[in-house]
Amino acid sequence: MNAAIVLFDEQGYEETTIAQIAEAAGLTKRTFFRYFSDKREVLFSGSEELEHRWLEGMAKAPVDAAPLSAVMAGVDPVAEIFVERHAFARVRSRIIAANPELQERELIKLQRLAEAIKVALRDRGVESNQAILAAEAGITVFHVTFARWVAQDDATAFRRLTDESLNELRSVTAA
Amino acid sequence: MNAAIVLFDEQGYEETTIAQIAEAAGLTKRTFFRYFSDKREVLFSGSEELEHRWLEGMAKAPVDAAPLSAVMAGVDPVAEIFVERHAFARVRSRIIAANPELQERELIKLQRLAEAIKVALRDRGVESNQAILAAEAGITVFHVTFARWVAQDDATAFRRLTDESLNELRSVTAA
DNA sequence: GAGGCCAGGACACTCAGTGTCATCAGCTAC
DNA sequence: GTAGCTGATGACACTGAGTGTCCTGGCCTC
Repeated sequence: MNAAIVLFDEQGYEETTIAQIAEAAGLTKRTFFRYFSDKREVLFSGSEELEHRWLEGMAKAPVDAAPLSAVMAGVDPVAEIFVERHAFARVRSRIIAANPELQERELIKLQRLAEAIKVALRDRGVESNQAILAAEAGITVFHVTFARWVAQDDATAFRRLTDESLNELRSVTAA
Repeated sequence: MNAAIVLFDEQGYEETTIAQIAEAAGLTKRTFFRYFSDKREVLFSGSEELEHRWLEGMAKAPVDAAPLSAVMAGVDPVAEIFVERHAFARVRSRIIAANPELQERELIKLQRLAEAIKVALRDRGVESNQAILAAEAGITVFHVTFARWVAQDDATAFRRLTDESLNELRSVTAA
């Protein structure tokens, strides 16, 4: 994974072959594919942890919390680990921003997260239609926040930026 | 495009090769790639029309419309053409639902639409942060609505389902 | 009818991704 | 300590997506 990111950053994602990554890591191409299902996946191995932490955070929300509040409780444990990964996130974001196929992968990871959140909401007793929309709204806030967080310099700002984005979403959707 | 959809439906997306599609259409593989940039794109050629209609609908919204209202005005011309495409949309959705790489493409098309909507909002004088969130909220409603529309039988229900989803989003985000 | 233009064919090539078998290190058992 | 098992990696061949390049033939214009 480290070998891949260095190469992507230096010479570009498209221009880097799996054979190069494997060689840099002292492995064969075949072994690369035993760890990552495809070339894009090497940049998204953190997504299981993200989902795990999000659901963990949601579990701590009070049982009577409103659906969207329960969803947003997932951000806390996530924002925590993001603090020390700001520099890394910026490099990674730059690589992704330059490649549509990586953006696709990022979007589907967010979508899968939204689906997991929806299930967690249903398990809390939230009705299905409501659950989808609360989950999607939370992911929208997260997505927008993430973009703002990598675009600025304060590594610790994630939590604050989340609240700002959430408030903006609330004011924009207020009838 | 017709040849491709028939083959995808009959034997599966993964199992269908470009050579087969090209042969069924009386062309060569090389010519396929002169019309479609990749294999997934053959299912998404309608996205320019979607974007075009959406922006057209937004242009008709009153200048003093709230951002999200302006966004949702884009649905009208879209819902119109959807009526006669319900059967097609169902086949297409079934194919997409079975293939993660097609879901990725669908998500990035929605994202591009959201970006175009954001630009249109900015052009209407909406502030940038507000514009992103209104655009993303509108796309969330559209995405959820589309899924509901293909899951039921009334081809003309799109407009109504949109309003229901929008109301649900509003109630879920109300503080 | 000579010249120019352009859509499509022919063909070779790269690279992502997969199936399959061989190898080798480490562990367990007796 | 050796026989046998297991799991990780290498070797290698193969398929299919996608691209570069050159060629051909139809059509349009003067």
